[in-house]
Amino acid sequence: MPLTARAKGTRLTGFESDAEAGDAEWRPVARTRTYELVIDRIEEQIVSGTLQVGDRLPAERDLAKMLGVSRAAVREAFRALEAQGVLRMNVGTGPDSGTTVAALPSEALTRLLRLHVALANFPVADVVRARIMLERESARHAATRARPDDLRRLGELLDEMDSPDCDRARFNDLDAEFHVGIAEAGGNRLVADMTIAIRESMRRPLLAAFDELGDDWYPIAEELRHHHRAIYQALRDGDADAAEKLTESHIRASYRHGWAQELT
Amino acid sequence: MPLTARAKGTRLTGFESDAEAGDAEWRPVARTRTYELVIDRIEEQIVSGTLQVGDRLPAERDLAKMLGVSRAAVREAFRALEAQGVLRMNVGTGPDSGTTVAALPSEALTRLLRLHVALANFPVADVVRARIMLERESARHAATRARPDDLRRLGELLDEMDSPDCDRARFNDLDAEFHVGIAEAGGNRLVADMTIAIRESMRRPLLAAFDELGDDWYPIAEELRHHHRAIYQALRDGDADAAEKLTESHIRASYRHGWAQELT
DNA sequence: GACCATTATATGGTCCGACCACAGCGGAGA
DNA sequence: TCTCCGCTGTGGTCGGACCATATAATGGTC
Repeated sequence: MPLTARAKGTRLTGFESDAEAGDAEWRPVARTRTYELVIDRIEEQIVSGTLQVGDRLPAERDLAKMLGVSRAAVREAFRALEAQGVLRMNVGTGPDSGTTVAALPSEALTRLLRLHVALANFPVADVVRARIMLERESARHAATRARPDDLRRLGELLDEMDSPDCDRARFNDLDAEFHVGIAEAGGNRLVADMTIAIRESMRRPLLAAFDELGDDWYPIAEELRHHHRAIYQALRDGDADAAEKLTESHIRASYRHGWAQELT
Repeated sequence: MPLTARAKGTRLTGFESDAEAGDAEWRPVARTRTYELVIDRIEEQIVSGTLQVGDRLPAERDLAKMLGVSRAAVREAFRALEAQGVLRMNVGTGPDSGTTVAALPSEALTRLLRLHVALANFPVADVVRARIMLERESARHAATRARPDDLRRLGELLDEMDSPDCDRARFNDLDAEFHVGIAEAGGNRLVADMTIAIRESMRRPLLAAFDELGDDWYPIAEELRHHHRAIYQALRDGDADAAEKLTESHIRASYRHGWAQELT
């Protein structure tokens, strides 16, 4: 059954509600865009289980023909779903080729969150508070659940941050990795993903703040390094309370320079 | 300056990481697609502040000509951004027409997070822990920041839950509204959005669990109602510690029936 | 001059058909 | 047997055309 969105001059309005009298909502609205119908069909297949994670969708040309729409409409639908991390698109003819249902939307989540923070839709204070909340939780669990491998990796990061040829950008990256590492060691995938997303979203603003510090940066970096060491030690000791507390004060300190006036 | 993505045979690989020896990751990856470059250009404009929320982007045809790409490439970039809630597209010639930078990203964020939670198959225990973490934070802030309007609304929800003609589905909806209301009263938009997304993602599973309870549901609902009243009172009293504590125990209780074995 | 229907214009929405680049497969040749 | 090269199928890109819509400009009518 082709996706005949409209026949010559007519339009699907999606307006069937038996509107009662009075000041009825006279907005049929919901302009139906073909590519959205395509999205609906695909989502149907996914929620019904016909399409499982990893499965291949028909080729664009085939699907277009099957649904009775143009290839462009199918492509735009794919794009929208890909942007949400639902689909993965690859060229070629191998087993990995074609368009498949994706398994890990984590990346999409971080991309989206980063963009929104960049749009300044969230006050920095809110973001910082969210970070504190997330990472306190992660630190608490990491203190009891971190495996030797996790700790070793964290230690390496700290060593690299001590290196003299670690500039601000590198420091920023390593700091992000350190915090993400703790989140992942905490063992809660969902919390870790949110942590990553938020830390990543602050990557650029944080670096900009570092750059603005000028020579004041060096003592501050030294302070942050000490914080990291203390947190690291708490994790090794399995001291959840200390890890939690140190993490909070460390994050607050990170933002004190640059956003002092915006934080309570 | 046209968006020359590639020159005859060469390819941007985005592969710069100095991979150490051993089992190095030998995947150059990151094929550069034109529409992604278009996205980059748009994001540049946004983060640099040239494009503010509500601003209009050039018309598709114009932007395509300006960037030296086809209109289809521009459209696919727009689609991806629209799917993320960054852009809004309208036809016509009025002040609202054209493609503009969207103002309300919350919806897109919750959509994506919900999808993320639904598709990623997180362990219930992880989701519950995340919920507790988020709502403790919200409850704590709501206790001190909730306005009379917020409290009144919460009270109305509780009254409706007491109504005899409040079945399980309605109860589930009202419960979700109650928790979302607290999150919004907390005043942190980002935390509230995450709370909404997670609570929404558990809507169906929770309802299914309620239905499975049979007649055991009635005493449990009574218990949950009491919890709500207690939390509500703590908020009115401005008792942050109590609100936090009660919220945690309430959420744990909600999941105890149905997922008892999966929670520690 | 005020009002209303008509036309103009600009926008996104859709479609078609073609070609390109890439990845794998298989057959032809060494 | 092994290697290489072309075939095939996939997404990626392009240009152009037309449609549907929403506002603005125009003009006619009273």
